Amino acid sequence: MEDFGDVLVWLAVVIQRRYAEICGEHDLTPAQAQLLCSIKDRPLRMAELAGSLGMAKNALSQLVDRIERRGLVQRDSPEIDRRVIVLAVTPEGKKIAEALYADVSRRLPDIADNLEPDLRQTLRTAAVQITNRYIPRLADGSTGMLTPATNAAEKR
Amino acid sequence: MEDFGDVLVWLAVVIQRRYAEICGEHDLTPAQAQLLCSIKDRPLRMAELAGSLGMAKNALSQLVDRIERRGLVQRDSPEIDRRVIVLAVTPEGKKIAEALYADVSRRLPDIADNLEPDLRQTLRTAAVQITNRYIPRLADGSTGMLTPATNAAEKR
DNA sequence: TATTAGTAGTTCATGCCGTGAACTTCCGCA
DNA sequence: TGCGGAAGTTCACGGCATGAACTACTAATA
Repeated sequence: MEDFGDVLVWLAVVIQRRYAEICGEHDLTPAQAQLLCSIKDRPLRMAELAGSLGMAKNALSQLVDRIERRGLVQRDSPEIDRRVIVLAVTPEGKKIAEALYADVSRRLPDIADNLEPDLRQTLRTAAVQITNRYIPRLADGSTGMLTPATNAAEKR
Repeated sequence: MEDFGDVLVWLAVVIQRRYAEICGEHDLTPAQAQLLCSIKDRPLRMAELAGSLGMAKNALSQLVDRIERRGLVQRDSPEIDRRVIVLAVTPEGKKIAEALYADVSRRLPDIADNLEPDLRQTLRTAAVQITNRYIPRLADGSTGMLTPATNAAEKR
């Protein structure tokens, strides 16, 4: 008779705890880890990144400050428009991002270890459908335009 | 071809965002909300609560400070052992906790709205199994003893 | 009984994270 | 030329978590 809403919250807690644990082993906080993984394969502008991570621009700016201070990330300003900042990983940052991502891939699904294989598979499907709906995904060859709809961080 | 680990993390993000949103409407942060709901039906000692929420005692102490300052919660010390603090909701706190809980129950599952009914049901089952494994649940007539195993906050 | 060890909880300093408000710099346009 | 808006930043503030040191109390020991 567990309530669905309640159990979803606790599920999120379990996932976040394990994620934070793995991030910690790579000396990263969850927020830093998500930022790093978001740009590990392609640089992004601050505004894109903010939309993609669902955070305000100013919060992102400060998050980038902290990661840049550690040399994992690099701000760059294109000639064409000097207002924008394009954020890219440094070689060091890329190494860490990839190690972390691989670790998350390998070890985070452990939480579903004791589930029946098909239950596990269905969980995966459900998770994919939900995230596809709520998380704005950048296509690989993205132009940088985000679909503003379905973004959880809209203002009222 | 979404990676399972990755998609689980984003699922957690979706859930937490929605949860934070609902909590915000009741003027609570997620941490405050979880604390309040943990004791809305039965008082708990600080140490139990810390174990139940998976946080350190000192963090809990400060969290309680903030909620107590708002009059939602009350510290009490039993005669039998003056060291322990039993935490209970005030009438006001209980009212808020119940309104919040009902709201979470009703509106958080919205994130799974567009799933097929049986997929939705399976998600529920999977979530229940995972949380049962990783979240130490206090039985209703609990003696206060937590099973120390499977607690994510153990020390090495 | 007096000492000691351990338990329950708190306090403090520090750092990360997010918010709202005000700000700078720069582009585009009239 | 000058103005509106876009992209980022800065600041002050509060919530949250951690490690280390601390108080108050109980329980075990001698």
